[in-house]
This record gives sequence, C-alpha cells and structure tokens, in this order.
Amino acid sequence: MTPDASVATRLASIPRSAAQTRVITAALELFAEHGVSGTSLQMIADAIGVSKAAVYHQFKTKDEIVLATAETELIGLEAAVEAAEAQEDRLRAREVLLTHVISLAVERRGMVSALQGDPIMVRLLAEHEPFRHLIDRLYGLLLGENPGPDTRVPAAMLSAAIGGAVSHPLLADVDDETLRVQLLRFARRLLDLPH
Amino acid sequence: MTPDASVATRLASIPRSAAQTRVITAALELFAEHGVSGTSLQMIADAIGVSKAAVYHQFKTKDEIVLATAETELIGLEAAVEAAEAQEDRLRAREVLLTHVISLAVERRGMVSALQGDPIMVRLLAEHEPFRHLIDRLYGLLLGENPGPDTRVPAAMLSAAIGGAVSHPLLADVDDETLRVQLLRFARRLLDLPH
DNA sequence: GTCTATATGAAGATAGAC
DNA sequence: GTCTATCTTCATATAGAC
Repeated sequence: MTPDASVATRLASIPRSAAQTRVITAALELFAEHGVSGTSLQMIADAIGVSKAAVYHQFKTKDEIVLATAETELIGLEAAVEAAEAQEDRLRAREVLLTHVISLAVERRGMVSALQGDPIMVRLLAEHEPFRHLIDRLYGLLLGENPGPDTRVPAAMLSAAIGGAVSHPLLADVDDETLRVQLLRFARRLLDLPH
Repeated sequence: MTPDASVATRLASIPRSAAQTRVITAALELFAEHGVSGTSLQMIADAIGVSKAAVYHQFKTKDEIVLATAETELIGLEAAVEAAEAQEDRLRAREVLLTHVISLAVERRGMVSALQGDPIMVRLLAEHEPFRHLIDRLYGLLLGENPGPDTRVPAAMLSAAIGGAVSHPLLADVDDETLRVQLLRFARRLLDLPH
C-alpha cells in the first residue's frame, strides 16, 4: 500500500553481540513471568550465570535493557505490518496482517504478555516514537479511515484477545498449531471477515 | 443452578475501617497505573497523604494490601457469578453472566488491568483458593462440561478481550454506555450467542 | 567480557511517642 | 490513627582489576 513511507521509518536493527543477546533473551523471559518492575538486574544476571557488573557492561541502564527487549520483539511485528502493507487491497491486507500477527503471537507465546500487559512496556510503546509509529500503522491497516466505535471496539477486543489468549491458563494444554487455527477462526468471526 | 454450593464458599466480606478503605482505594489506582511491583508503600502513603507507618498500621504487609484490593474488586465478580448461577438454563446463565461481567468491567474501567494483567495478581488468583474457586465457577458457567479447544479458545479470547478493551487506548474516548453496548454485541458474536 | 568490591538510595518493615 | 526515627535488605549503578 505505502511501501516507501514505511522504509523511511523502519525500526533500527541494532546489531547485538552474543553477550547482549543472552541478556535480552533472559530478560524477556523474566519480564514475562515477573513483569519489568518485578525483575531485578540480579535476577537477569543469575539467569545467565554472570555477575551484575557483566550485565551493566552490555547495557548502561535497566531502561536500555527494556528498550532492547521491546525492539527485538517488535521486529517481527514490523515484518507483519510490512507484509500487509504490500497487499493491493484493504481486505487482503487485513487478512495477511491477521495471519502473520496470530502466528507471531503463538510462536512467542508466553513472551507476548511481557510486551502487551506490562505498565512500563505500555508507556514505552506510547512514548517511544518508532514504536508508536508501528502501532499506528498496524491500527491503520485494521481500521481504515475515521473509524467509529463499532469498528474500534472489535479491533481493540481482538488486539487484547490475541495477546491474552496465547498465554491464558485455560489454553495452556492446547498445542501451538491448534491454537493458531482456532485463534484465526474466531478473529475472523470477531471482525466479520470471510473464512 | 447450584446456589447452595456457592453460599458455603463466598468470598469473605471482611469489614474495613475508613482508613483501610482509603488505603485500598489508593492502592488499586496505583496498581492499575504502575503495576503491583511498581507501586511502593511510600507511593500509597503519599497518595493518601499519610506516612508509611500509618499504612502499616492498617495492613501488616504489602501482600495483605494486594490481597485486600483483589478481594474488594472480586466481590462484584462473585455477585455476577451468583446471579448467573441462579438462572434456570445454561443459555440464560451465560447471558446474565456476560451482561453483568461486562457492566462491571466498564464500571471499573482502568482498574481491571490491575487485576487481570499483573503478574502478582495472576499468581494470587491462581494460588489463593477462594479466588481460584470463583474463577472456576465463572468458567464452568461459560464452558459447560469437557470443553474442547473450540469452546475454550473463544472463552479465553473473550476474557482477555473484555479486560483489555475497557482500558485500551484506542477506546479511551468512547463513553461507558457505548462501550458497554458494543462490548456486549461483539462478545455475543464471539460466543455465537443470539442477540 | 568478566570479576570483586563498593557507593547510594529506596524498598519493606518495626519501635515507640503522641 | 498518625507520627518520626530507625533497621535491614535489596535495588540501581560505578570503579577498577583480570
């Protein structure tokens, strides 16, 4: 749809060292389980098996770690948005967005809550411009122009539903593939899309 | 449906002093904004305008405050479950449950996230027996016997969707009544209920 | 890239006066 | 019911050696 506009504002893909990646991976898991505020640098260091000072050598502050984990996770979401934006018509674009986002959420099952629910992540997504821009593009695809409540309510419900369902205790025993198919089915129903 | 079984296991309605209620109210708002871990006793004390020690005089530990806020909020949910259980048939029960829960979520808009999303609240709901029992009754009404993934997936989506939508930034400008009506409409669609 | 050691502050929590 | 003062533990963060 507007591939050029998106190229100019891609998320920065900062190259990460192996040590940095270890920190990000450990942090993300701990954030998902305990929340950002509930996760200390000591916990991250312990999870990797190094000292706190070693972690601080990779990232100057805890905020930088939070930002890095968000960036890492959102790269997948950006790819989904770009794939959708590349479609000819709006219906196809929404279809592509839906399948990609749901696949992503199921793959990163258990990590999604760290991004979607956490108060610190919420503030980061709202205030950090590159993130806000990505979210805007995502909702732009989903909503179209001047959406009223009857368009925005199901969109908001869906966004919460996908994120919430993948880590819902009620669905802990459902395998990834089944979950993906069922999520897609009920997402289409919610948005009144053809299936 | 089974009113007697529920009476025996109602949430304890501990009478709260005015000072305790002030703590609970302030804590709930702060929990919703910063998460439980992100909220200190100093923040709660400052919000009320008293010292930390005054707060500790009302509740011996921070955990007790968390528990008290959860109890306070869940009393409304218990009433919704009881109203639903009092219905003759399952369809009516689900209808009643849905309307009550959605009304409640909209009324407590902005507080819901404190309960539904927070890692500490999640653990509390999972481990504290009275809470677990209430949640079980709620899902029992929604799911029936031996539910497969095609029943549990929409139920889990709905539970996340209601909680997420009421505090979703996309719906911040939607008034309570509109939100209530629209949520009910799309909840019915998701569960394939008559409207 | 990692360590030990340390500075500094804020957290949860208590003692005892008013 | 509230206060000031205090204790202890843990948090973020830094210095400097290996």
